[in-house]
Amino acid sequence: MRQSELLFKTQKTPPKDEVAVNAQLLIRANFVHKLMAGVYSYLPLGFRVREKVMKIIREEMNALGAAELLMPSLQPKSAWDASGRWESLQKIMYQFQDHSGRDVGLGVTHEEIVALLAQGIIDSYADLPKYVYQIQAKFRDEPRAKSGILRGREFTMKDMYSFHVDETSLNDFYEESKRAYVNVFERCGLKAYITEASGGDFSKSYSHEFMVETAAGEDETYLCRLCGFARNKEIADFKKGERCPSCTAGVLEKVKTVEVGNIFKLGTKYSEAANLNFKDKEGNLKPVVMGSYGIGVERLMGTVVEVHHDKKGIVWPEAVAPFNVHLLLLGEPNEDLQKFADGVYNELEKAGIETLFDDRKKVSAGEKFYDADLIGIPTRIVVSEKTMVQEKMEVKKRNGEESNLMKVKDFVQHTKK
RNA sequence: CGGGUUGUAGUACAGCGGUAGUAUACACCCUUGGGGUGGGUGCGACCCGGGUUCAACUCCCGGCAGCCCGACCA
Repeated sequence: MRQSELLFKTQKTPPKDEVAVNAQLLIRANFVHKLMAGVYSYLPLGFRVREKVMKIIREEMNALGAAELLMPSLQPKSAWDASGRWESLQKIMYQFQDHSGRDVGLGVTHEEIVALLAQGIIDSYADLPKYVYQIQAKFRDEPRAKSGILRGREFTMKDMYSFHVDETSLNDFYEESKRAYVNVFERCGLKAYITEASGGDFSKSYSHEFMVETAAGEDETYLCRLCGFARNKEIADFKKGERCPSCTAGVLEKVKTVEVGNIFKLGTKYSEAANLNFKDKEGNLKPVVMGSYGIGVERLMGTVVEVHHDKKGIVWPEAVAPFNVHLLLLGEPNEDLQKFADGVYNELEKAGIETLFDDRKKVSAGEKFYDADLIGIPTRIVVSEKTMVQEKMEVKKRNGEESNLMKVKDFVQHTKK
């Protein structure tokens, strides 16, 4: 993509009322635009990152055997009556009346809705297990939206739901989902620790949270770096410096973390409420056993920024970067140089290397360098009069110091390996 | 929802009871051309409502909004 065609303008100074690093950098670098507290537009660069994150999530969920679907955000109160959560979620759910006075709300989560729809489909043990997921906007009237895109009022969530004949089946899938989740976070460049947590409003039994260590986190977690044992401060009362109860060799630290994912064993709470039953082999009617599994897409994206940045800007991990290569054309190009740069751009694109081409006119070299560092695309390529005379280009990693002169063909070949 | 804090141009800051200024961004001209080149000209703003006052962006009261701390967090 040509930068001159992008809806794009970086800011030198961060907005004064944003303290969160993710918000400062994402706004300055023109990835997002804030409409109100906790509600953001995703501009072309941010949109691409969000798409990359969702692609990774999709691949991992699909690998689990889950099928993607889409449920509505707009929901009638009646769908929530059986579970009783219309009342218990009143403070956090946007609830209002439509023109005819009917109570409707915007979805905060979809256990009720998915149970209702499965109720019409799942009849027999032979229909189980089943796993479905969606990636969809959720609305929560957060009492305090904060930390940039880490805690929004409108945000995108991947929520997956599993249906089983019994606890054993649920437990098996639950463990598989843990691995899939860790994969997702790892592919996004994050090390996630799995912690036990309370089930909250969801279920009586416990749940697990996926925690990423960063100073921007709003949770506190006891962590053993030796074996990876982690426990949410909510449910554990350790002391700093205490021995790890898991490996007994490490020492517990209390660290700030962001919860990037959360999985729950729901049991039969929602299936019973929705009359979601199945016939077992003996013909007995039994409630379906359920699990639910969530990842906050924008929160994940914001956490990546919190973890991967330096003084100059964002340093995107390759897998979630908006582009693979940032191609800078320096100087006011004459016809030859323009042709040379266009050629490089076309070759990169042809090779399937996603390239942002800074072809802006009347923008100084320094400004392009600063912008490139701020935006944080992993590989920077410079072409100018200097490099053209050798028919080469200058390649530098965002997270590295040295740069190499090479020909496009060599770069393409090297990259494809 | 409690506590704190801030609302002035797209962004960041200054300022004053009487004509609102700087930087940056933006437009134009000249200059420069590998780490935000320098200069000139121009465009652009006092959150809303009430009160006090001859006069309010400024003082007072009330809203609203942003941010931070806490509570909350499916």
